[in-house]
Amino acid sequence: MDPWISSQPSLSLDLHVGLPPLSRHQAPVALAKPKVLLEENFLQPLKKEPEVAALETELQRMGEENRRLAEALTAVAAKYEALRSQYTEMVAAGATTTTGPSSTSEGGSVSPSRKRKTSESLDTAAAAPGAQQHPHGLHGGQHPGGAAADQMECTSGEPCKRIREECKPKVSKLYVHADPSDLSLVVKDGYQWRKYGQKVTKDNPCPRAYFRCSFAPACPVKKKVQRSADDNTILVATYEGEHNHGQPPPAPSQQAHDGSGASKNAATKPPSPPRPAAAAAQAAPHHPQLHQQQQDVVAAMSVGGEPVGAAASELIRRNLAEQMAMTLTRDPSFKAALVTALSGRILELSPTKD
DNA sequence: CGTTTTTGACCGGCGC
DNA sequence: GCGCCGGTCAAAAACG
Repeated sequence: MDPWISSQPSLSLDLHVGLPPLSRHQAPVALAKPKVLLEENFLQPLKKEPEVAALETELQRMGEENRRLAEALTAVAAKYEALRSQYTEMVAAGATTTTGPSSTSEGGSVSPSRKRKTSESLDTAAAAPGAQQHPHGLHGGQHPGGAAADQMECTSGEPCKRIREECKPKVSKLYVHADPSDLSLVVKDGYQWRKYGQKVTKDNPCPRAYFRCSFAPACPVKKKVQRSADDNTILVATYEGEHNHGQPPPAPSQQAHDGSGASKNAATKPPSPPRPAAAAAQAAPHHPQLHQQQQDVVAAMSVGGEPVGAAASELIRRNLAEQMAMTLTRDPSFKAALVTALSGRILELSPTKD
C-alpha cells in the first residue's frame, strides 16, 4: 500500500508504522500473477510487455482499492477513538459496581472437565458466557465493558440475550488461498491450534473444522475453517475472541522471514509444507502479516481469473477492509504512530501555529 | 506414552 | 412442541 498512499496529497502523512518496505518486492508478484494454480500455466515463460501492462493496470486497480481502504481505515480509526472514549467513560462509571471477578474468571472457564450434561453447569453458564470471552481488552476493539453490562442486564432477563448477542467475542474472518488438492483445513497463522470438531454445514458441502488455541489452555480463542462454497481454493477462517497470550515463543520471526526456523511451532503441522503465501494470516498486530493477508486475499480474489463471483469479490474486499482496519486499530504502536503523524501533520498545515 | 485428530453423539438455540 | 442445525464433547484411533 505504501507507494500509492504516500503519493496521495491528502494522505501523505509519511507514516512509518512498521511496514517494512522490503515487503514491496512480494506484492507485485502476488498482484501480477493472479495466482494461477495450474502448473502448466505456471511454467509458461513470462511475456515481458503484456506483463508490464498488466502490472500497471493491476497497480492502478490496487491503488484505487488502497485509497478506499485508507478512507475506511480513517473512518474506523475515528470511530474507534469515539468508542474508546465511550468505553473509558463506561468503565469509569461502572468501576465501582463491577470490580474484578469477571475479568479474572476466564482462566477456569475452560476446564477440561466441563460438561454440558450436568444441570449445575447451567449456573456457571449463566455467569460465564459474557465474561469468559473477553479476557483482556488490551488490544482494544472488543467490548470489555460488555461483559459487565451483560452481567448487570442478565438479572433482568430478556435484555441479557440481546446484549449477549451484541457482545459476542470479536469475530474476524480471514480468507486464505489454499491449494485445492490440499484437503486439510489448516490455516497456518503462527498459533497452535487443536482441532476439536468437524461438521458439514448446510450451506456448504465442504466440512467445517473447529479449532481451539492449544498454546494456552485458558485461551478463549476459537477458529473455524471452511472452504469457500464459491471457490474451494479459498479457506475461510473465522476467528472468535482474542488470544490472551502472545505468539507461541518458538520461532518468533517465523513469519517475518521464512518460517523455516520454526521448530516446535511448525511441529504443530509438520506434514504441511511451508506455504509463505498462505501462511501467516492472522489478525495479529504485525504489519508484515497484514501485508501478507492482503496478498492472500488478493490472490484469492483473482484465482484463476474469474472463478470468484463479483459478489464474492465484493465480500472479500469488504472483509479485507474490515480486517485491515481492525488489525491496524488494534495495534497500539500503529495508533501511536498515527496520532503522532496526524498531530504533526495538522500542526504543520495549520496556518496559525502560534 | 503423551498428544492430537477423528467422529458419532449430544446439547441448545431457533424457526415453524 | 417439534425438527433442524451449528457447535461441542469425549472416547477411540492415530501419530510422533
